[in-house]
Amino acid sequence: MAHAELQLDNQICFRLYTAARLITQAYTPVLTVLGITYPQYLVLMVLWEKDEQPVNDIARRLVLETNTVTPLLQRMEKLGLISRKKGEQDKRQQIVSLTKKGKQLEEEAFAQVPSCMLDQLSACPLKTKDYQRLAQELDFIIETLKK
Amino acid sequence: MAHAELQLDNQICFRLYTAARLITQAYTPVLTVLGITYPQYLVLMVLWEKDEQPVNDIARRLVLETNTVTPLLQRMEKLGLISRKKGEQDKRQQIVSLTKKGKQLEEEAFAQVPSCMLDQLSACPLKTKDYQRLAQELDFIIETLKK
DNA sequence: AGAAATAATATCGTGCACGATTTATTGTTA
DNA sequence: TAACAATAAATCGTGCACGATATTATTTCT
Repeated sequence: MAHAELQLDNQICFRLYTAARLITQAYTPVLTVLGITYPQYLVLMVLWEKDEQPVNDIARRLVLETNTVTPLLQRMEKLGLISRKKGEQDKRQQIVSLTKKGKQLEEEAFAQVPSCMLDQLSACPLKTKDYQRLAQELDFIIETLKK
Repeated sequence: MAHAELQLDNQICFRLYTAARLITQAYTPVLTVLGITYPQYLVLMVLWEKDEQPVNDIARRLVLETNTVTPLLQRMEKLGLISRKKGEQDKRQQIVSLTKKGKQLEEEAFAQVPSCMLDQLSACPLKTKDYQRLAQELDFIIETLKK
């Protein structure tokens, strides 16, 4: 390996890829208790923020394509977390709503998820300020690549 | 949504998840020309650094499980990028080697990939120092979660 | 040495991601 | 208003990730 540019250790990208996978793995135990996956948790957070949204809005919020979100929603519908109904003004749309079960999950998630993640990251030397700057820098990268 | 802790905007994790996906997408065009995917590119980088490694070493280097790496290697073998042979001292191991084609890809990658990524991130306001600190902070998170 | 524990891969099933295409509906324009 | 373009979802195919289990070879223990 003669090319330093091609070395794994020099790449921010590999670190992002790895950190994202490990953080998702860290969520898994507590989310499994709640019966959901991490992408499903993301959809729920979007709907907890604002119920009754079309597929497109959810996808845009999560920076995902509808061909990822549609099957995700279909699985969540089977789990009884959400329901879908055709849009009234625009019949092309599918309006996604939380079911009672989906709404109840917010309380359980609030009680369990944040503390679980804080626990797992407690050994990490980063401080609140560091996380804030990290968030801002990731936003720069995200905005740049969203085009 | 009454719980600020459950808001998407407050979560470093969602940003990591999104940034990782977008960066992988940014690699896709140039890697497609080379005929490979991003995870396949990662395996090649590991082998360009040191040829002839068992599956386990590659997996450990990429912080992946062998049940992810084995099928990845099988696809790469079909593409003619690598070959596998049973280990001589330890017959449980599969030693992975670059083929001629796999070795040649290093020059092509060096000529095209880094410049392509620099281009795409050129609009990002982060400086070299910022990327260095970002890399270090991601390493902290990775090391913490690797347990 | 022989049995049990351990280790290195492989296999299987599920759930994302995502490019490409399809279908249904809306809007736009000649 | 009939044709055409644009939009919202869904469908399809491929390639990861990963938990769980199986297979084979090695190491360890008695």
